[in-house]
Amino acid sequence: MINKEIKEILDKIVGDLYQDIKIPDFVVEWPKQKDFGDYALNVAMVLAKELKKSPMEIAREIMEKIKAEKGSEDLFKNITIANPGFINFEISDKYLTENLNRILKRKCKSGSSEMGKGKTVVIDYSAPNIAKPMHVGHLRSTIIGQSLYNIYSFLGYKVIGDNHIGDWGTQFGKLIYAYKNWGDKKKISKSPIEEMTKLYVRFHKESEVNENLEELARKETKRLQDKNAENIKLWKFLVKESLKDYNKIYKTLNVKFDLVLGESSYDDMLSGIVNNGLEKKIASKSEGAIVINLDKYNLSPFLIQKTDGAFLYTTTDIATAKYREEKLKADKVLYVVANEQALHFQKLFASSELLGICENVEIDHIKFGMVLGESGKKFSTRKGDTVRLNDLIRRAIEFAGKAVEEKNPKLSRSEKKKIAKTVGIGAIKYNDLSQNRLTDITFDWDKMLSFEGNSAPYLQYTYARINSLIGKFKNLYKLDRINPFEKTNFDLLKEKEEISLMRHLIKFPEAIENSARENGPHLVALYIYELASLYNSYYNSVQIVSDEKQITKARVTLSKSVSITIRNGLSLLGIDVLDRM
RNA sequence: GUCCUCGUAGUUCAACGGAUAGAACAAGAGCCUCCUAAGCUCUAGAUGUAGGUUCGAUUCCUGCCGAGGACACCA
Repeated sequence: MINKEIKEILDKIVGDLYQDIKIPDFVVEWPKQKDFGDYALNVAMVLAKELKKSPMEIAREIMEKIKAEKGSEDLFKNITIANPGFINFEISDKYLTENLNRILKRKCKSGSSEMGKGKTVVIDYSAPNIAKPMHVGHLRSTIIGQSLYNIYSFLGYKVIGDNHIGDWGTQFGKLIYAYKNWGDKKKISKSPIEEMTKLYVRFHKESEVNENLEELARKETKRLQDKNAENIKLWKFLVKESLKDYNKIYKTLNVKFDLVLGESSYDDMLSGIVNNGLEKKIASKSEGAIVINLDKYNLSPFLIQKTDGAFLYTTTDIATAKYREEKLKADKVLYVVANEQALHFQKLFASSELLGICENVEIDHIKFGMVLGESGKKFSTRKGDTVRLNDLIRRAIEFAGKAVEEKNPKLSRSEKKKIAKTVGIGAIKYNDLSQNRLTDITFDWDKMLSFEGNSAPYLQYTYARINSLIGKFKNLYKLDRINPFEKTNFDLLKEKEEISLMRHLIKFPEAIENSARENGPHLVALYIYELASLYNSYYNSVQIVSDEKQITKARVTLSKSVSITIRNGLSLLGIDVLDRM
């Protein structure tokens, strides 16, 4: 990547130039204003104090030195200095056109790297609770997780996607109790989650008048954890049926997992975890329960075993961390879980550290804000005021269907259907992935279903436009059988919009890497949006397909490399492109 | 009460401690006899508040104000 090449050169030059002092960290950054160049360097200002010289003077020294460096002309077209001490670089035309060739050659792989080769990252995402419908809140974890999965894979990591489903715990006691009393097997098989939700809601309603219910449910939970045959059988049934429903959603959203290791998978490890903690004197008894004291971290204790002997999700999470370290050989574990659980993860990570689990593993809570109801308050499953994921998806596809009907009524029915699905789902995903703010999102139908401006359909539309241009070009010059992009003379690209596009294209690999570093898919989204935006301006101001063959060819080929980049970027977000829309 | 996250145009969001704080939507003015108008061009509009650190703060630290969330036997 070019920013790294620049940094390397600079490290050397600055090191040679100022041998007497310790060089502080400095960065090669993207200037805010494009007029300043492609890359900017702040080193002169950082050094100014130490060297007791003016930043501009230092910048000048460094600039001269870079210009004198051999090979620098291949890389830079222009190097300038600007107040208060920036050194700005403009990348050479040679590099820009070489990059176009690289994109065309690498196609689907353009932008990928081997950065993470040999490293394993486990990503924990989605993790719905069995028997509860997935609502808009689950969407964030699911698609952010999937996108990080794609991004890390693209960077050469071995990625293991794990759906840590909530298939163990007290909600099963309630559900089992409800099922035994009011359940109907057939109904459940027919629409699993819906029926289970009804049971769950009924349980809560009745427990308001009947105080014993909670206690009875606790007993069912305990019986399940003690491996009572009837309860185990029931539990397996409920889990299996729930997964049927979830898998439909995953399929629609094109979300995949390598493992679906729910909480129950770690059951055998739990007593070992607690005993080990007690032996190491890290865990201790407190008010009849067993806790890990976290005073050292200024945190309240981590409760890992209840007074009645039952384990909790805290215990399971410790076991899971251990499993991921020992069995999955993770170098990095990412928990894509809502911000609400921040405290839990703080305590989990602290406890793991005390227990010597994941000592050499980078563990990170990838938190995100909640999706709030239109009232601005938290959605409540119990009150049933959430927006179900299913409904959201259905409405988005319907809405997109109407848009296609309006804009392109002549297409075949099946193509319209496909477009509606791709656009609708793309819009939902992009709406979420294009923002990484930890702020809570207030759910808004209009925004979710916006197909204009900074949205997935905008990007898909740009892709479709380019595709259409390529068709037109091939048609006009009868290029059916040959590769229309070979041996293109890029020197013909002289328009300022063309140069801007080329300058932007070199930064794609960096955008992906930044995105992984920040665990923020929105950086990829932002990048491709800017690219598409530049392209649409270009499209509007320059005639791309014309009767001058060589220029047309150069322009179409440039367009092609833009479309490859948009496609690859969208694919990292888990969004598909369309040839026509 | 303690802790976590967040306060940026009317709204939804951007901005590794850098240069003139960017977009989109909404508002207003234009652009289809011309490659897909799901598009393009132009106009107007913002860093909650008071300090501190720094050559430089939307960004880091502290206080205050405001929003949301989590706090021991649920997950």
